Amino acid sequence: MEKILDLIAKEVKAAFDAAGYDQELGRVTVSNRPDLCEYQCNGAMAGARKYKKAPLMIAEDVAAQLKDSRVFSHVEAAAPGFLNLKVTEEFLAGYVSEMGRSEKFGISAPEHEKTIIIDYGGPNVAKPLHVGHLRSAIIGESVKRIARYMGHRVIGDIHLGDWGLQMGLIMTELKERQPDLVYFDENYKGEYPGEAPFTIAELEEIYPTASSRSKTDEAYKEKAMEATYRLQSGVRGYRALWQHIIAVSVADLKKNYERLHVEFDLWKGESDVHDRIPGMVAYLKEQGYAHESDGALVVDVKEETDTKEIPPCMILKSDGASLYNTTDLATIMERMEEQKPDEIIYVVDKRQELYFEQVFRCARKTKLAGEETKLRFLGFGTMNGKDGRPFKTREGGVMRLETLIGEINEGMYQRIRAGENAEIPEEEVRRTAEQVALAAVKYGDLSNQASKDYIFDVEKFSSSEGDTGPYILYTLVRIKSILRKYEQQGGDLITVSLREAGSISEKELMMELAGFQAMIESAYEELAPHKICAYLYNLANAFNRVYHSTMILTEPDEDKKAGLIALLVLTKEMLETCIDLLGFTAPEWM
RNA sequence: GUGUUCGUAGCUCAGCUGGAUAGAGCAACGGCCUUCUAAGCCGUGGGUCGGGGGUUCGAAUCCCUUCGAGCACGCCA
Repeated sequence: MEKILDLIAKEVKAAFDAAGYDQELGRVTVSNRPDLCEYQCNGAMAGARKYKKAPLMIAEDVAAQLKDSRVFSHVEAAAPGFLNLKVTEEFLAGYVSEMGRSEKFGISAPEHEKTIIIDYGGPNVAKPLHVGHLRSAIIGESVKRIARYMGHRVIGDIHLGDWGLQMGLIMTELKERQPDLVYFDENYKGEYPGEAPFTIAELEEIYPTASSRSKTDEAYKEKAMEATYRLQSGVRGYRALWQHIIAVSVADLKKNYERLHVEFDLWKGESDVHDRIPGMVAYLKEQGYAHESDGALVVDVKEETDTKEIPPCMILKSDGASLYNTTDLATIMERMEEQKPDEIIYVVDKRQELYFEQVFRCARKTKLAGEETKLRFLGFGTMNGKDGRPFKTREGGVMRLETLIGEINEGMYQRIRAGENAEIPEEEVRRTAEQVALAAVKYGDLSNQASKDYIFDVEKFSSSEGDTGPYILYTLVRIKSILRKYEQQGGDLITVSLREAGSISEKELMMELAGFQAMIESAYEELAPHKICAYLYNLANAFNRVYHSTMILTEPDEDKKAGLIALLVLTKEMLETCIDLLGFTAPEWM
């Protein structure tokens, strides 16, 4: 289905053409002066110079051509050369009801289905998830859903940090505590136990302990590096132990991400490309891409046009060890072989921008990634507390994600309990509280541009006043409630059909609905979930205005009532689709 | 130092490839529940778009400059 703006523009372009002007001037936008018109065209002013004619005259010429158009109910040339347009109720209702009948509101499948990989720059195993991981998960999940909705094949890869020094640290600390574990017995030849010798809680305590000790205890750090080396070179016991750590961590991560409605298709990690590194390094050397610099192996990625210094991309450290760059490049190589992606999107902290610029350039230059593969950096800003400083616990420590979500859920639960819902079963109240809390958190995050820092203000996000998740859900709940009652009265939601708008607020709601396609396309192209939030907010506002000015269930004219119900059905579907794209759902009541 | 992002109402933020009186929300103030969930709706006040130049018929938007803030700048990830 064509976008409504394109349909309108088609009319206007034809009018420009008929009046003897370049039809390209006939572009149309949603009006920024709703008091004057619904849509507008500014082409007359752009064409004034070319035709050496007053813009107002051009606008008038075009307006004259549009006089008999069936699309417009009002066409007016306004000084200095605006073309103000209003569409007919018939045209709008026709467009919106076709949207309602169409799959995905009329969005057609892309000409080419892309394969897109989303790399969440994953968390490190054995470390608890903290608030820093929240944005990557929330934004990545939304971008994934948006791209899928647009008809692409999207693969989300959590991409765990599972191979570095932190693994050696854990093993070293474990050995100190339980030296008799079979994993450390080099002569042991049998099967290793299936059960891990630690729990997730222990792991989460072991890592920080080991990490801080390594900073002061040199010998301890040596041991950890040795252990890391042993793991990477394939010592059986270390590998077995490592697998336990991964398994225990992943089980816990899955549980946490599940609560956030975040899913990954791949649970790959840095370790997965370990075996590819030697080959890749050899390739880079043989092709002459890599050279030695200060003992390290690097690839130059400077370009003539650079206005700044771009440091070379380091492949191997001077001690021969690999680093983050190495695994990232090897991962690109692996993905080119396994998925042949058209696009790889890295959803990571924006502070890593320069680093990824280096990696991208290196991948291109060395042909690890072909020209046809787009490498995109989706950097997100820091989540700050109300003081504008990075979000911390009251004690000043790093806030665990589990704790944060738990607190917000509890707050929302108390709020619902305080309402007049005494007869609702406990379990359902809990479930509703979780839904609303998740909406609060996700909407609060996603309604800001990803690249900007933002202030995480639970009270503000949880409020249902203003531009918040709960407000959107409340709107949806109201619609659902009306539709339920309509059905109870014997109405049928399937057979109702949309009618022409009977009031200004209805027309505005329809116009909002009609703008869906343009919005979703730009949200997809720009990787901008906040555009969906803005749209949702406008849509919810538009509906609430209808709600307050129109009695629906008591409408005596059955046809009119059915038309309104059809409008509500469509609005509900649209709201639900959009919140799904953001990664949350609505309850039946709240 | 170099680069980069940003500076819009008291606070938190929108403003698409330049267009008509710069928009929301919160906070403040005033209205609206015998009617579909008042977690709602309507209204009022509040801004030299950091400053200064320039391009343009027209600039919050593009260019230059200046002030201020954040961030990043080869052996961390």
